[in-house]
Amino acid sequence: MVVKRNPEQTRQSILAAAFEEIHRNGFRGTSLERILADTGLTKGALYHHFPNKDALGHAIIDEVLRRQIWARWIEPMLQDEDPIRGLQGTLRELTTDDVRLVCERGCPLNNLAQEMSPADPIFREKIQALYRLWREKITEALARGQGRGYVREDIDCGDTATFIISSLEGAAGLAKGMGEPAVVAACVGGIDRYLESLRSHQLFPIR
Amino acid sequence: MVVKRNPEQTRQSILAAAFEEIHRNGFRGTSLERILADTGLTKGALYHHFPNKDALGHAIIDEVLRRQIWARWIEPMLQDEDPIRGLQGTLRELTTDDVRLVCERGCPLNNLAQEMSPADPIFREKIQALYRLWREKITEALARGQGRGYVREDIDCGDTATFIISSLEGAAGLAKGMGEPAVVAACVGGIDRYLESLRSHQLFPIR
DNA sequence: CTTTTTACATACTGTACGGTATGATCGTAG
DNA sequence: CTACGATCATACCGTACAGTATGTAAAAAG
Repeated sequence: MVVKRNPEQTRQSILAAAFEEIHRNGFRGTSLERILADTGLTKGALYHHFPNKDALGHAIIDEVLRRQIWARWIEPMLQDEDPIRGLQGTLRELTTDDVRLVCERGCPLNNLAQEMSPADPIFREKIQALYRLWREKITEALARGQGRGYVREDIDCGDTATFIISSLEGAAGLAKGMGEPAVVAACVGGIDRYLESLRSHQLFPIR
Repeated sequence: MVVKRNPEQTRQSILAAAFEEIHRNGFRGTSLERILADTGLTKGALYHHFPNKDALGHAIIDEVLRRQIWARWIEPMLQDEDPIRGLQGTLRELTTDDVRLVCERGCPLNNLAQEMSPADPIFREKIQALYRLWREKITEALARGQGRGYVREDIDCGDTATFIISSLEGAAGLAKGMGEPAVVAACVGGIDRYLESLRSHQLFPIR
């Protein structure tokens, strides 16, 4: 059987396997050999696509994590006319779909941030950039929500966005730390009520 | 100069140095040699007091972290007749005293939880026990606060305690992840308003 | 004082793992 | 078809670091 070569697919499979292993065991807790065993590749392939282990981690942030955050948290919020409802929608998924996943592995971005942010400046830079992107999008969405009459006018959108992300990461982190699925429920409930408190109380949104 | 031997003090100095290094570089990122260099001791001393590196980490949770959580978060809350005011008091310290420390190193318990909880069952067990203790004390304090008329009657004290801890850890984690002192301010503001929303609205507390 | 145990210091070992050197095969340009 | 760079595989290297073996001085026991 002659295996067709597909460099880009090879690269993606390495990224996917590395993401999985790192999500499970952390960056330092994951050996390159383990990643390669998952993909069926060898070191030659890995070091052809990535100069070293750190660069692989950097690529995971820039590509895998950025996509995930965007698809899961930003896109639905942008789709919905009411940003609060958009966020609550994604929030609800956490309590139904992947409670166990969160309890066992936590949030991959939070994991990497806590582990690698103080250790390597490039990691820190890329993680901060991703957090800033996330916060910026929530901030903008909240501001638009204010204009549309969905969100209270007396809140600072930037600070609110910061606190929302902080609460989400805190929930994922504590769920992972305590290992109890009930933690997810309690925290999601708290966040949901907080989001609800951001609503403008006009009965009918403008336009 | 004849150095008087003091085994317990030696043990404590190892624990203190290990806590510092681990708080800075994480558990796996900290080498035993580094800890010993800080203390001026050698491996003989370390392996006399602790069977291995893991056991040292376990002792840090049981002794150092437990004491810190108790002194910083539980004790002031118990001292105050109004648990909400007690929590807010400690919260205020974060924004004044050690903002930079939090931004650079995060919460030591959260750090250890995210890094070691999935890796080692004993770590996970001890971390969970500490979180449960913390949550239990907040839960009890809130319940007493309800009886005294300080805390709203319509909240679930356990879920509320869980969300409080989650928010605190989330704030520390995001501050570390983003590296911005402003994150602490924004999150503390959010938590403070959340705590305020837990207040009973009777004008005069019972008794 | 003698003996034993405690509390360390010093020197060494084993290994896991990130990284490299080299070679083979595929795809593609000319 | 030929040549050459791209895409991998295989075998090996260096080292950081947890852990061990052994020795020694200080307390404690007797």
